[in-house]
Amino acid sequence: MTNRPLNNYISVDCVIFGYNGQELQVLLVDRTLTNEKTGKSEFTDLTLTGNHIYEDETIEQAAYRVLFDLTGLKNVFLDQFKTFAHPERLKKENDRKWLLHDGRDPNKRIVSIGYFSLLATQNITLEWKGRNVKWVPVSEVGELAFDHNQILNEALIALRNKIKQEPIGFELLPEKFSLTQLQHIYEVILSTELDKRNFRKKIARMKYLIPTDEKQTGVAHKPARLYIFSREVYEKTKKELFDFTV
Amino acid sequence: MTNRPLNNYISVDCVIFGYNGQELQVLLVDRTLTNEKTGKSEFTDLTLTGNHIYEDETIEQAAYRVLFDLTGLKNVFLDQFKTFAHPERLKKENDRKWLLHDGRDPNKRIVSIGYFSLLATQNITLEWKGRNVKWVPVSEVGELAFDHNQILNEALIALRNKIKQEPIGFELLPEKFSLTQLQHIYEVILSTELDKRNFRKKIARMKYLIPTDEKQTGVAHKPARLYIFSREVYEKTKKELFDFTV
DNA sequence: ATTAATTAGTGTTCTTTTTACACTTACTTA
DNA sequence: TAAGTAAGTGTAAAAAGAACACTAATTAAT
Repeated sequence: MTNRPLNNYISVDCVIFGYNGQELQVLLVDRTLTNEKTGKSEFTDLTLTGNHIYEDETIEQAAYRVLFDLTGLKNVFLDQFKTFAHPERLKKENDRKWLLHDGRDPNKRIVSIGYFSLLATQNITLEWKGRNVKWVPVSEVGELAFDHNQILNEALIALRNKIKQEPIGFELLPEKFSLTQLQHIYEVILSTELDKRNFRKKIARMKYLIPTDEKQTGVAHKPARLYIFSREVYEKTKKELFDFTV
Repeated sequence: MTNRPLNNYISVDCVIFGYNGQELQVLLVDRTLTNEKTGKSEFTDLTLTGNHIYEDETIEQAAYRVLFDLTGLKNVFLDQFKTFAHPERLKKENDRKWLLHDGRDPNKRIVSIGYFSLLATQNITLEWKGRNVKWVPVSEVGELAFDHNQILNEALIALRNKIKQEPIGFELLPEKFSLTQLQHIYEVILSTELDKRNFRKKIARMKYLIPTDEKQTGVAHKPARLYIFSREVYEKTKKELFDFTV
C-alpha cells in the first residue's frame, strides 16, 4: 500500500462518539495555525478527525486508518452516514488560511465522506498527528472549524436512527456491562428517560444479551450483574427484527 | 450558474424508482459504445442515471438536475443514501473503454454520491442526453454497467428503511390514490403481504391521509375511494412518530 | 456493630397495538 | 340479470407498552 493520497480534494471525516459512563462525548482535535515567520499562533479552534484517502485504499479503509492512528484499535464500529460537498463548506476565513497553509487550494471543492464510530472511552490513549486530542461532551461542543458542526449534527441523527434499529449501544461500553449502563446509553443518545422495569422487560427478549456470573465490585450499593453482548447470537437471531422505537 | 463540471472524478448517481401499479421499477439508460472508425457498436448495456457536478452547484442540485433533465419534473423526492468510491468500481473492461471514450482516465478513482428518488411513472416522457431510457422492474434487472448493481442494492436497502420511517410511499402514486394501491406499494417494497383490514386500521391513525369524495371510475368492481396525502398535516403531526415496522 | 446512603432488581394492572380471520357491497361485462 | 371482481368493514385473542413502589446488597460513616 502506498501512502500517496488520491488527491487533495476528497477526504473522510470521522465523528467518533464515546461514552464515559455519564454523557455522550465526541473526539475533537485542536487546530492551531502558527504563523511561520513570527512563530505566533494565528488562531486555535477545534475540528473533527479526518484524513485523505490513499491511492489504493477504499474510503472505509481510510476511515479505519484514522481510527487506528488515533486509538490503536481495530474492529471499531464504523458507519458511513453522509457525504458533504457544499461549495461554501470550507470558505470561512480561518478555514481558507488553514487550507492554504496545508498546501491546498481553498477555492476548490473538497468532498468529505462522513463516518461515525462508537468507542468505549476507557483505556484509550489518544494521539493524532501531534495534535492535541480530547473528548468533549456533545452537549458542550461549541463552534467548530469548517462545516463540522453540521457534520456532527448529521452524525447524531444517524446515530439515533441506527441505535433504534441495530444493537450498537454495546460498542460504547466495556466488554462486560450492567443493564443500568446500557439503559443509560439509550437515554443519553435518544434524550429520553426510560423506565427501568420496562427497559429490562424489553431487552429480556433479546437473546444476544448474555448474563455472566460476575458482578460489579467496589461500588457502595448492591452490585449489578454484568452482561456481555454476543454477536454470534445476534447474527443468528437478527431476522427477529430489532426494534427500539421509543 | 456555469455548466463547467467541478472535475471529472466526482459525480452523482441517481437510482430512480417508479411504480406502475404492478411492480417496483427502476430507470435505466442504454450505454452503447460506438467505434468511431467503423461506426459499429462495440457493446450495449445498461446504467443508472448520473452526472457530473457543476462548479457552483451542490451535489443535491446536481441530482435534481439529472431528474429534471430526464423528466421535466421538479419537487421530486430525493434522498442521499451512500457514496461509492471503491478503487475497482469502474475497472471492468467495458467500463474502462467507456470512460476513455468519454475523455476520462479509467485509472483515476471516481467517487459517486448515490441518491435515490421516487416517481409516479404515469405521464412521464423520458429523454436523457439522447440515450434510450426505460423503466425496468427491479426484479428483472440483469447485470448493469460499472458497480451499478451494488448501488441499486444499497438504494433498495435505503428505500426499505426509509419507507418504514417516513411516509414516502405516496411519491410513487398519482395525487389521488386508493388505499389498495398504497398497500400494494408497501407490499412490493417490503416484499411482504399485508392484511387488508389491519393495514387500513393502521393507516387510519395517520391523519395526513385525507379521503376525497372521488371514486375510481371505469373499474369492473366496486370503485375505491380516492385519498390524498396532506404534507401540511404530516408536518404538523409528525412528532407522533411514523412507524411502519412490519 | 449499627446506621445511612445508594443503586440493583423485581411484578402487576391497564391500555394500546398487533394479528388472524370472512362476508357484504358496488360496479362492469357478458 | 347473472357472474366476476375488488372494495370495504368488525371482533376477539395475543402481544407489547406504560405506569408504578418496594426489597436486597453493598460501602461509608459513626
